Amino acid sequence: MSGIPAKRPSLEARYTVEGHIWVEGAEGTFLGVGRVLLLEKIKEYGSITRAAGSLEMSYRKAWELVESMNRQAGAPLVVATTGGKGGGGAVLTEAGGRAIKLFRELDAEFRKFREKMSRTVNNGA
Amino acid sequence: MSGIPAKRPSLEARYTVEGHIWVEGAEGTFLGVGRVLLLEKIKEYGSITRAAGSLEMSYRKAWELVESMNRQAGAPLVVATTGGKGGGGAVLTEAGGRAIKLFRELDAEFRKFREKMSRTVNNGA
DNA sequence: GAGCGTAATATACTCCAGGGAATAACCCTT
DNA sequence: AAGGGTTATTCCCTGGAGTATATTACGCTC
Repeated sequence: MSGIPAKRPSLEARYTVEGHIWVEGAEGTFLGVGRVLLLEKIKEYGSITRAAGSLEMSYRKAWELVESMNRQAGAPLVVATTGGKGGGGAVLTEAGGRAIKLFRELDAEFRKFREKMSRTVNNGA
Repeated sequence: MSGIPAKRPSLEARYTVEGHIWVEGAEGTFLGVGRVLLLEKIKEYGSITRAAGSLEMSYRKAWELVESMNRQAGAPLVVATTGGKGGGGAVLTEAGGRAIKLFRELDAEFRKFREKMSRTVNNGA
């Protein structure tokens, strides 16, 4: 009869706890799901243009995100070269690789946290 | 030298882990910070209009949020009456009070989680 | 040095979520 | 029965975030 059950068998999970986390640096968001996905695609393609395309993101947006990350990290996560062989490109630095790993681990912990909280909600606090 | 330090003294916290959580029900978001704040204001003022005003939110938006919460909860969290003394009003039900308490507890846990993760990030995973 | 594909940057445009405004319904008070 | 303040609902419209478009710069290849 009650909207938020005090105690229930939890045969079915009525509610789930969802959420987002991100890492903030000096100028706001530093790492988030979108940014890390972009880093992964840059690593895969070696090009900001193609990475953006694969994520259905405008080049402009992708470039802004890369700039923001590079500014806030102690060392660049992505190094882009203009002109030259193939017209240029972008490579993920070692720091970039560590940034991906860090965020993925963080996100995995967050997932566990949410699952735990979801159980709490459905079983009644 | 590295953007994401592997190990650092953490004399200053360079990064903080931020985030949002919410409770999802059948039709998407059920409880979030904004919604719970609205519930608290409705309890305080006994009026959707004044609650919305105090949050600088349009009545339309507030009403939609209340509708959404009432639909998704087993029992209404807010009961509104039209016409009558004072033109009407809205009261928070007992289930509504429990919803506030539930989310506040959830959010407190989340805060602890973020603080822990922030320490992890700044000290190096 | 012409051509290529990319990075970098500025400008113009589109689209739609959100809010404002307007209206109706409601029912107690006087 | 008129008034008042609230809930409930529809319609219209704007702001601005994001995208598309356009332009320039770059440097290796051939």
